[in-house]
Amino acid sequence: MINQELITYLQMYNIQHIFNSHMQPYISIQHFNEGELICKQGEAIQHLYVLVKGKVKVYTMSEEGKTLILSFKTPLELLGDIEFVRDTDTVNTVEAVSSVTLLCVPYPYVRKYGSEDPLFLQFLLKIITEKFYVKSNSLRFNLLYPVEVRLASYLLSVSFDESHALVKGHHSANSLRDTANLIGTSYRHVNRILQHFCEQGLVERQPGGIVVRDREGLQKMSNNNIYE
Amino acid sequence: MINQELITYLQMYNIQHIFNSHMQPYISIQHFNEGELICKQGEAIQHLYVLVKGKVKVYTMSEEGKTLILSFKTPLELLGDIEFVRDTDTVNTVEAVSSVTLLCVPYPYVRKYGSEDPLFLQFLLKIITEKFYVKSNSLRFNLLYPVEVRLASYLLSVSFDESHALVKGHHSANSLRDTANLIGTSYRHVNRILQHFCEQGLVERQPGGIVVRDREGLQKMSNNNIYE
DNA sequence: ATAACGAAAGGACATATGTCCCAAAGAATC
DNA sequence: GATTCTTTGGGACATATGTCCTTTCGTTAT
Repeated sequence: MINQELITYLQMYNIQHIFNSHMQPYISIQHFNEGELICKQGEAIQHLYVLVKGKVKVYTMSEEGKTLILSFKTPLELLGDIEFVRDTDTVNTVEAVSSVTLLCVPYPYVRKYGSEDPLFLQFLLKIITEKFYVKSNSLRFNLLYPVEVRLASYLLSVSFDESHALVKGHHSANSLRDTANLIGTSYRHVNRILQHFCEQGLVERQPGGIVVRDREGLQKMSNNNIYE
Repeated sequence: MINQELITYLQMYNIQHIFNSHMQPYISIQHFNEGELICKQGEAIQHLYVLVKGKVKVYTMSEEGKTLILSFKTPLELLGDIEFVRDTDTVNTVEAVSSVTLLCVPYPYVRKYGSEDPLFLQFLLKIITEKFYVKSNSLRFNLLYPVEVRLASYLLSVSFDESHALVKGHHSANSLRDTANLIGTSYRHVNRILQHFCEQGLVERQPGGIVVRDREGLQKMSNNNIYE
């Protein structure tokens, strides 16, 4: 008998037929708290994850140790799909930004029951193709716009709802130093831009973090948010 | 009866079983000359192309009119795969860099005979996933390295064989002005960097274009070539 | 050949960003 | 509470890159 919660999620996103009846008995549900790592670059990965609730942050690390934010993801999204197809270790690190719920399917069962299933393959194709498209835009965005715009964009992404308009300092990945790495610039420069933002009344420094004061203004500065 | 040339190509890349026997009668062969456009951003596209010979350049154009090089591609590669899956107009412009041969399958037949074929879908998945991976690296590369490195990389890519070590000026897309757009910088800056390259004896200016003098040196400067 | 023109290279300066370091503000230790 | 240590913001300067304009040079028209 399959878990009722699972059925609810499958129906919610209308993916009962994608994860076919053979696969469903092997799907488990996992929860992660804000700040927890769901998978870590370079480590082996054994499961295909389906993000059904919450928000995650995807980032990568270069040889020199610089980190670079790649995207924020919300449902419906797959994690570990690229690794599944390429049969490699985890390419990027994925961290929960809020409380997160994932459906979790071990690769062997994905392979066994999915590899020959056109519906499932088409689903993978759709998702990965969309990822490719988003990354194309991201590439363009990053090469075309200055840090100012990217930072505004980032601030909006992490202050994901009204009650979280504070970029907290105690998060491993939310300290300003990490923020800098994440948007591909230096800590110094982030400070500089934040100073400008403060002068313009867009944000405000507070002990423990940054408070977004003028959401509209930030939005305007980052016309289209790349990280979403 | 299927064209012998087609059979040769299918066997060369061992893709007879991917483009199954139902699809094969509808595959045609197309040739493009250096400089010709294979597809153009924003226009409708009707065919899935398989690059089996030659080299193409993929680039995109932003709203402001800036062009940005995305990649160079050599066989075996697909064109129009993303558009096929997303069912959209052409996303990027593709231009032949050398004499190019493509296999060409109309979308309706791809859809009819491919959408239910796990082998074909797996092939698409592999290719698109690889594209995604390459683009991920490209993003990282572009954000991490200065124009100098990208230009070196570009020069190596366009001087694709010994006899073409000259970046010709008469190519629509090879003038220095276009080169600048393609690597995401200004014409002025390309000139500046080229000046440095000249001083270092890496390249030499000649009426009509740039000659690569020290291929090794350029290679060293662009550790790993993103455009290949 | 000369004048007019347009493309290509480069000078001068502005802006964006990186690096290094220091000072102020907390936090920890004694 | 004084001292030390660590974190954080910011100053000063270097480098990368963009913008604008001038100079140079080859081409075309006369």
